[in-house]
This record gives sequence, C-alpha cells and structure tokens, in this order.
Amino acid sequence: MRIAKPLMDPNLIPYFKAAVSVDNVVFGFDQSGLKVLLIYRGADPYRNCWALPGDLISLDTDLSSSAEKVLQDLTGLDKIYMEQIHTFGKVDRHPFGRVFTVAYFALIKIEDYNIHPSSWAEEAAWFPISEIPDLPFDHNEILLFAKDQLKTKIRRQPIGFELLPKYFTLTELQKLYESILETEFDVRNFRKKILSMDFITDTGLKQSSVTHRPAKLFKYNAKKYSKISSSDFAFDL
Amino acid sequence: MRIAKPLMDPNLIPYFKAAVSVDNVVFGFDQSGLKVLLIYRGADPYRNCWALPGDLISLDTDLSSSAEKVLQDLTGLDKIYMEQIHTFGKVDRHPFGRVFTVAYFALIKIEDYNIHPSSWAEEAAWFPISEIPDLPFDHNEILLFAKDQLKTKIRRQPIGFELLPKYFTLTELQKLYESILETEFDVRNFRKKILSMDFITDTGLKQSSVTHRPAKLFKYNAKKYSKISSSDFAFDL
DNA sequence: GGCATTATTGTATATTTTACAATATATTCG
DNA sequence: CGAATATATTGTAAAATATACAATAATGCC
Repeated sequence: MRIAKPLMDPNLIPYFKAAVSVDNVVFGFDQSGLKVLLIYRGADPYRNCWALPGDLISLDTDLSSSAEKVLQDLTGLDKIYMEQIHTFGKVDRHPFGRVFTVAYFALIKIEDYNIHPSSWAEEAAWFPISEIPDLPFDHNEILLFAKDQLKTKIRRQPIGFELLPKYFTLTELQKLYESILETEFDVRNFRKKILSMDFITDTGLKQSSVTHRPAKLFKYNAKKYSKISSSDFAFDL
Repeated sequence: MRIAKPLMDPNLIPYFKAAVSVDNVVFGFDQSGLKVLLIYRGADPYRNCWALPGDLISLDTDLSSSAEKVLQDLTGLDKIYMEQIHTFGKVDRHPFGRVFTVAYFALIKIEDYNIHPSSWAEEAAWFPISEIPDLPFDHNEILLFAKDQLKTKIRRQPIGFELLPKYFTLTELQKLYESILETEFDVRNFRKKILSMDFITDTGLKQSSVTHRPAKLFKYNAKKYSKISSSDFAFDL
C-alpha cells in the first residue's frame, strides 16, 4: 500500500524557518601529503578570511545537488567523489542568524584541479592538512569531523584512488594511506595486503624520467571491487 | 589567532529559508528481535499514518537538543544513546514546502520505555524491523539508512549494550548481534570473541525462574572499553 | 664501472579465525 | 526420586592471516 500524497496547499510550513547551507571539505593529495582546499571569502560575514567552500542552498535545489554545484563551480570538475558527513546546527553558529550547514567531504585528483573564480571565492588554495589556519564559523570543527570520517572510510572502502592519478605507483599508494591514517606501514606487508585485495592491476607500464629504478604503474580496478561486499574490505595493517 | 566574530546586525540571512526537522529512528530489542518505534501521526500532513517520531525545530534550540527533546517527550527517558545519521533534503520530500530533515538513530532499553502522549503522536508502538509498513515522506528511506548505520556501527563499537537490560546473558547478547547483523554465529566462537574483548563482566548472578539450566548474568563494563581506541574493536566473526 | 637512489621481493613465527559436539545444570512430570 | 526436557557451557586442532625483518634489482648520473 503506497500512501498517497495529501493534496493540500503546498504553501508555507507554519513554523520557524532557517537558512541552510552546504560546506565542502575537499581533500587532495600530492607527494607532499594530504591537503585541503580553502577559499578566500569575498562576501560577508568573515569577508577576507580563509574558509571552507560552501554556499547557501536555494529552495529549488536538492541538498546533494547543492553540494555538487558548489564544488563544480569552484573546480570545474564533474563526477567528483562526495559524501555527506554531518549536519551542524548550533543556534549561534552563524552571526547573521540561524543557519544549518550540511557538511560534505570530497576527494579530487589534485592534478585535475584548476581554480575557477566564483561569486563567493576570490581565491582558492591547497593547505597541508597539518597547517590549517583558524577558520570562521565552526569550520575547524567540520574539518576535524571530515578528517576523521576519511580515516574511518578509507579503512573500509577503496576510496583512496579518488585522490590519485589514473596511473600510480605502489609507493604513492602507500604514502597516501600513511598520510590519511597517520601511521607507517612496512613496505612488504603493505604490498602483500593491497595486492591480495585484488582491486589494483599492474598496467605493465613504468615510471619514466626518474633518476632511479622506475616503479611499476598500477591502476584501480573498480569492477573487481564492486563484487565484494564492503564488510569484506578492511585495511587493518 | 582566533577570528573575532564580526559585529553585524544578526538579522535575517538575505536568502531563501526552509523549515528544518529532526526524525528519530528508535531501536529496541527483546527476545522476539529488533524493533523500531513508530508513532501514529495526530497532525497534518499524513495525519493518521504511522511514521517516524520527529518534529520541526524551533529557532532557539540546537540541532542535537531538538532531537533529544523529541525523544524525551515521547519516551520520558533521559540520556538516551543517539547519533546523527544523515540529512535528507530533496526539494519535494515534504508536501507543504521545503523541509530539510536531520535523521538520528537512538537505542533504548525496551523495558524502560513507557508511552508518553505528545502533541504530534496520538499513539506509539514497536514494530518488528521486518514488518515496517509503508511510511510517509521519505521515512522508509531514512529507516533503511538507520538500519545500515546500526549494522556498521555495532561491528566497530560496543553500542549493543544500550539495547539490553543492565544484566543480560550471553545468549541474549548473541541474539542481539545476530538480529542486527542478520547472520548467525557459532556459540563457542561468539563467546570466545566477546569475552576476549574484555568489556563485559560476569556478575556472579544467575537467571532465575527459567525452566532449564539458568544462564550466568553479565554486565557491560564501560570503563574497560573507554581505554581502547575504537579502531581496535571489530566484530568480524 | 661505480655511486646514489628508490623498487621489489620471501620466509619463518605469532596470532587470529574457523569448524566442530559432548557434557552440565536447571525445571517439570510421572 | 528418576527420567525427560530444555538450554548453558566449554576446548581443540587446522587453516588463514598478520607480523617482523633485509637482501637484491633497476635505473640515471658521474
């Protein structure tokens, strides 16, 4: 039995209303480690501060679409890996009034990224995860949440590849896991484990233009993974 | 460097506004299995339908407090284990206008529960997890989300105890894990594992008034657990 | 050819997981 | 009281997985 929608005046909810925004924690990774994309705010409040990229939601846009749009405007990238983290709704979190914000984290391939100017962002830049400045609103708290979520998530699902170029070396992959999990792995054990999980493939290619033994290049094998239930994957090295 | 709050007119955000609600997925457990608490709506829309207990948020209440309040009004219980799951924000999810809802899941000891009438709930009842009716709004989707979250969570953190009485038998504990994870465990292996994790204690007491060999009663030992990092706990039997 | 630099690989041991069934303790009933 | 009924409790061997640990290989450069 489907419940039919009542046909009533889809007017206003007779109740208090608030603004709703989305804020994105955008992670990137390069040889110097894990980074977060911050924007230099061009609008009040907190104009001229570094902050998480976010925007108020317009009433005709779905929540998830809003988050995607913010990121697409900012990076010009499409099909970005995003996930909702948490919603923050303290009464006084915004100086202009009641604003709920829904936080997302996103993983992007840093080399694909190009700054696109936008209405609310004068500038954007990557900050190493260990050198995040004080941020306005509750953005530092949100960032902490995102960092933690990423840590939990990467141990259970092969999402790290979203941060790497199409072809990557095992050393790069290991550095990525080490940056996110803030730990170090034994080279042999790491390789044994990651290869046994069977979702990366040796492309047969090798690094070029390096001044030492070139490493094999691997690629992520999404198809193989999709057959595996998420509970079977655990990176507990 | 702390960023000072700008002293501006904390008036209205010059933007679209929406209502925000919280919806709770309240889990309970007894010998017949895992259950969810639904209310019979006494208010429009969807008056006279079974639905998740939830309410619109008033502007002077923090998000998390709102979720707690809904549950306290409904159950009369205090200090309930709650966790935010996800925020749902499709444009047309509410027939009266744009309403975002933040979903929480809560775990309560079913024996402590007493129905308290409330403004929006004429009645409340426990539904077995496998016999949930069609619900209004996107409540079935929310419920699915909550079920999945509970499954993930219980494998990583000892939250199952929130659903059990203070003293419980190992058989009850096993049935709880089996209900939530929708699987079955070998009795010996289950006991070995759960006991090795060292957060339940034999009280020395035994079941009484049973018509067979009485089981030992155990209790949850929160202190022991608090020393352990959450990543060390994994119920991968 | 030798040096510098990073990549690659295997094995033995310890730990954890899995599979599997006989015995114990209580109540009830005849 | 003994037998029947019902659930609780416990151990061990084999398999799988995780851990600790260091020597050799391949490239560019001088």
